[in-house]
Order: sequence, then C-alpha cells, then structure tokens
Amino acid sequence: MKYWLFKSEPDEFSIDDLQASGTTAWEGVRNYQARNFMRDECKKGDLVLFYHSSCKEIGVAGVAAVSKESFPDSSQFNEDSPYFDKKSSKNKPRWFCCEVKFEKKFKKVVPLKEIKENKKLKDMYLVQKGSRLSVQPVKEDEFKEVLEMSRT
DNA sequence: GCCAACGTTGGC
DNA sequence: GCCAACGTTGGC
Repeated sequence: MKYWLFKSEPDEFSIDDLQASGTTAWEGVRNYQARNFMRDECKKGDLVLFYHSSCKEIGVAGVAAVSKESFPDSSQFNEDSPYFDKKSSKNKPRWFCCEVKFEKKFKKVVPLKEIKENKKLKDMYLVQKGSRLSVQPVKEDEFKEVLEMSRT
C-alpha cells in the first residue's frame, strides 16, 4: 500500500465537503507529473493526506483513501468547466484522475508550519524548496508521523 | 532543441 | 498583493 498527499483549496473543496459527499472524483489536476501518479500509481486502498492550501489554516486537515483507480477526468470534456481541455478527446483522453473516499477529519489541522519544524519530516516532498505538486507521494513513516501530530 | 515570454502555484 | 519557483508555449 502506498501513501499520498493531495492538495485542495478548501474554498473549492474541503475535508468537510468530502465528509459530506463521502466520495469524490479528484478532477481538475492539470499537471503531467501529478496526472501520472493518479493514472499509474494510486491504487485502491492507498491512504491520502488531505491538505488545505491557499487558505487561512494551511496544513493537513484529514485522511482520505483511494476508492477507485485511474479513469478519465470528465471535466476535460465539459466546455463550461474551467478545466475544459480542447486538445483532449474522449477516445484519447489527456487527463486522468481517481476517486477518493472520506476516512477522517482531524480534530485540528496539522499546520504546515509544524510540519516544517518537525525534523522527522524534513525530507517530505511537501517541505522541499519549490515543491508545487498537488498530488505527491508520502513515505509510510512520514504519513504516520503526521497522524501522530494530529493526535497531540 | 533552445530559450524567452508568459502563466500558475502557493506561502507569506 | 508580492514574488520565487516551476511548467508550458511557441518562434526560431
């Protein structure tokens, strides 16, 4: 089993939204590296740190799990969507996503600031200089450390 | 294939 | 709103 971190702007889609809907297709990712992770490597049962970006409380807000693997992102075919891609076609889709389901919401967001201060997490991709990927792998011990931080 | 210009991400 | 870092585009 693998571990991931997915970023979302809570104004667009928050951990509360996921809790309310139960599952969601992780649409709108328009970066090839992030797409490749979702298309090729995110497997059912993998656990996901749900990260809130560009907001008041930046940090990991909860946990989700991959519930459906690799399928075309439907928003790329929707002309009314901001994620519409006219260079994509249904028989040759460019963008793929996966579905995630709600697992848990932390009592308190684990702040990015504390993740940066935690020596055990110094190699996490999230805190590397210039890191921007919205879908990124997380090591097992890093995942567990973030869970540990959420308990205290 | 290079690279300048432009666009986006995302913390601060 | 600023800006560093990164990604994409398109002319050559």
